[in-house]
Amino acid sequence: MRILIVEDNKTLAGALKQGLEEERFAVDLAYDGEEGDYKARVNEYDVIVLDLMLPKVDGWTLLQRWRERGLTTHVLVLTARGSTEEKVQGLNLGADDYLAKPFQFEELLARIRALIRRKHQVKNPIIRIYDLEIDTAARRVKRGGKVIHLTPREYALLEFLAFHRGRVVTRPMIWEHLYDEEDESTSNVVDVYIRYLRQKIDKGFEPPLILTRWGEGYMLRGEEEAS
Amino acid sequence: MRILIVEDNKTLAGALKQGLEEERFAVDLAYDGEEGDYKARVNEYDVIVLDLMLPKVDGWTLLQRWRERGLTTHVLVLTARGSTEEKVQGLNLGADDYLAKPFQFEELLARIRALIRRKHQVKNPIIRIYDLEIDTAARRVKRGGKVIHLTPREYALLEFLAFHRGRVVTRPMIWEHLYDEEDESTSNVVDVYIRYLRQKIDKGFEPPLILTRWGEGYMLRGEEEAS
DNA sequence: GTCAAGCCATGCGGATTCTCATTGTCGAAG
DNA sequence: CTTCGACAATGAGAATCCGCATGGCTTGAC
Repeated sequence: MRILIVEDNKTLAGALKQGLEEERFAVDLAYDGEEGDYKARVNEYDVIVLDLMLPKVDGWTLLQRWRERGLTTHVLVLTARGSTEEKVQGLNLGADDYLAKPFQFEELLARIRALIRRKHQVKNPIIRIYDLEIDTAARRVKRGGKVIHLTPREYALLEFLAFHRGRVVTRPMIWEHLYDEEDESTSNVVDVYIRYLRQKIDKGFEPPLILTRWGEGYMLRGEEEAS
Repeated sequence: MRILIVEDNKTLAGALKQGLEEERFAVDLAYDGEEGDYKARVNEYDVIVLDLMLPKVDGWTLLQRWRERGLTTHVLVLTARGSTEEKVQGLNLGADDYLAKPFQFEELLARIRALIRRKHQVKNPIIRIYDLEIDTAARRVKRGGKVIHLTPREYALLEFLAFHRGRVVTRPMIWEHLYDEEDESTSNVVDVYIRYLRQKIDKGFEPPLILTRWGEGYMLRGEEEAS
């Protein structure tokens, strides 16, 4: 999942980036409105965290621009003051959620995850596919009732596939959502992680859930697929 | 827009109902968990406002039940205390938004509107032509109910024809769509792929769907075509 | 150090794509 | 109706691409 943080306080921004990266989000930073606008236009994010008080172009303007342009990415607004007026205005301008500073990192994390679930229209935090069970809240995975340990990267990949179950996801799509802009590679990491996932999730089970679409990408088995 | 408020404090519930009705919402009330569960099951709401502290069945349980049952209605959670933990838990259980008491009515209104604004229309990604079925999301093709495996090129060609069904597409059109480069090609790849497609899609079926327009190009059968 | 996670480079084999020569078909002119 | 040139369909093999597996290197946590 890829996140953009638009925040001029570099200390805070850096801390958030680090915290989120430990949770295996791919995080890009923008330190002012212009930069934020640019990055939001160029890349596709799952969530944008937006501070309202910004140099050059403020958050309200940014948000308004984005919505006018038809950007539908979920935006979580941060603001220093906690006045109801600001909240109301933010929500009416098209913010999807609101968080007052100071806040606990845990809460930001929970809200970001809630927005991501909302984006993918996953209402129930538990996704079931055949006998596979993904608890997106606890980040725990079971198959056939047995808990399977996944590394953060593996989990991130599986979750991404799960959010798109029944649809083909291309390697570039996966790449874009698992890695931030600094990474640029021609490697086959994605293939490698698919392999890791298969070993843990599909090996010894029927039917296989991770399907290869030759020349296109991968797909998590939907309702009724012929392999 | 129809809203359900599950809240045991009758004074507060009544005030909210009145306020929301002035804003032209249709509002139902439930004073305990059982009633709330019943109403949520029987009626279809656009938004449910859910207090966590409830008689009989508490809000968490309710929310969890709903999500397990596959209810996708947006839920806004109210809670008396503002502890981060409660917020986090609520959001992780599948709440779409959260509001701590006490709150300003204006803010509740803004959040309800924000939730309602999020109406994603899921457009049907499946194209049907006679007994041919193209699932553009899964990139899967069936004819007569049976899955047909197509290579990426074959699929791309079929999809292109399908998007122009009933209209003639020329070879140059196909060429430009399938290949980036401006090769002044003298090859007949397009013809070859038409052949591959016919073998997989038309062979053994009636009527043939891929038609040749002599001297012009090809066409996917529309509603009523003479071959 | 030790261990696990993350990442990269390489090679193989099968799937796919493309080329090309040949055969088949259309349709207008005579 | 026949003929002829242009266009379309076919078949097979060569060239290319792609997924997968594997082993090893790097990094960071403890």
